Amino acid sequence: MSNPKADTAPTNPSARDKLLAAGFAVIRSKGYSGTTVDELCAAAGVTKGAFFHHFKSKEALGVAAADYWSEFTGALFASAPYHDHADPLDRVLGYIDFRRLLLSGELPDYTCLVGTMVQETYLTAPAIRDACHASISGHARTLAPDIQAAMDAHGMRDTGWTAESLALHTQVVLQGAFILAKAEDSVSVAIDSVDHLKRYLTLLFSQPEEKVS
Amino acid sequence: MSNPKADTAPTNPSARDKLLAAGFAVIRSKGYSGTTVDELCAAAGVTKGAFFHHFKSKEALGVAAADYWSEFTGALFASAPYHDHADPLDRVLGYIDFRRLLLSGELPDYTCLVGTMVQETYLTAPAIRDACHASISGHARTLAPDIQAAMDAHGMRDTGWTAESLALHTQVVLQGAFILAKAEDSVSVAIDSVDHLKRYLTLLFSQPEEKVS
DNA sequence: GCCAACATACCGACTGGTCGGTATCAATAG
DNA sequence: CTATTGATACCGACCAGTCGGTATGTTGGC
Repeated sequence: MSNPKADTAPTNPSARDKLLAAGFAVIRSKGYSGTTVDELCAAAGVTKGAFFHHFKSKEALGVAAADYWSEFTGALFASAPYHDHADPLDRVLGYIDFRRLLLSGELPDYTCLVGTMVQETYLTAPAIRDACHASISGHARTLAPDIQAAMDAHGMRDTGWTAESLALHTQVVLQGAFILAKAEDSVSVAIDSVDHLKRYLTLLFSQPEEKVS
Repeated sequence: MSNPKADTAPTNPSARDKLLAAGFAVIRSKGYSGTTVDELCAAAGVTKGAFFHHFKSKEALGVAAADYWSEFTGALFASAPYHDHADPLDRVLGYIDFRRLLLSGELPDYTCLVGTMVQETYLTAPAIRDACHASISGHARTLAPDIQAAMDAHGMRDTGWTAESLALHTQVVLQGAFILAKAEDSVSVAIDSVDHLKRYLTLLFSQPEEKVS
């Protein structure tokens, strides 16, 4: 109900969107279970009545937030500059550089909403887990073609791994980097790991013949 | 208080230990915030009075569980067979193999308690975050000497990365692998990522430059 | 007796969720 | 032009149940 089509938000710029934006901030700070509906309402500056007018339950907001996260990040990465490189490997490495660039500000600003949510809800709220899964795997799927093209360009066959698995591995490193960053309360460990990831990709694609910077 | 020395459990095999064991299982399934004290008591088969006799608060149990996790995993990895290799690189790769071997059973069986907890508590419960940080960084610290020895054996200097950062990177990959596994409800993505990690280490230490062995 | 180790009953604050109501706008009829 | 209808957006008091935590036992070893 409520919103027949979950578009980017043409009709009303108000309560529903404010709640989703508040969801991004609050859930990334305190987790899904640690976030209360009242808190969400307070952060969004709306009342509880407005909340349950737009979302039939707290879990429904979790799903909607994950979906909105997919849209949001989808637009962000679609418009990122790394797609402009002619060489597919440069596009892949450019993606890593872009992810590294995004690691700034406070922890709740650069950590991943769906990675945070799925940790707590994978068993208790399958609907949220599915939405988080769709977000992560959908994002990874945008990387796979460039990786595959790079593999083809380097004549790589029978590698023992697939473009899809490497795309997922980049997400694994990023998600893990967020966890270590939270534990250390510092972004530096995340940056180091992204550097290790880039080094891995560089080594992978440096055939015996060719050289790599 | 309560337990002056948190030994492996010689004095009382009862309520406190049962609660910690229940904490492992329940928190890994539902997260820290999603776990209630009543649930913990039910899972441990003790009453609420017993809970608050041994832990002054739910947060105190979180800290104790993280500390106990450090002990538990410390003993597990200390007695693992990968230390027996003569070559330091073999010990490091053996560690990766061992981690891969541990990826079996259901998700709550092989995922990391402290990685799960720190996601939700890094801002709201600093004491838990610190305990989780100590657990992760302490574990990484057990790997660093072998990595450093392997670097020395291969005559690696000015690599642009340190043994410590690579040790932390292994933890990043594992933590991230758990998140993706939860999202996909499958262990295979975690296994693939651990394989990528091993491939990275293998490539790193097979530089064509110098060989000292 | 005494104290640690539990058990039972209970509390107040808070939780997700409900419900009757209001404000606003568009369409339609008279 | 007004009146009516109906749909949507939002308000905020309220509810029943749950939460972490406490107060008061009871038991058993030393």
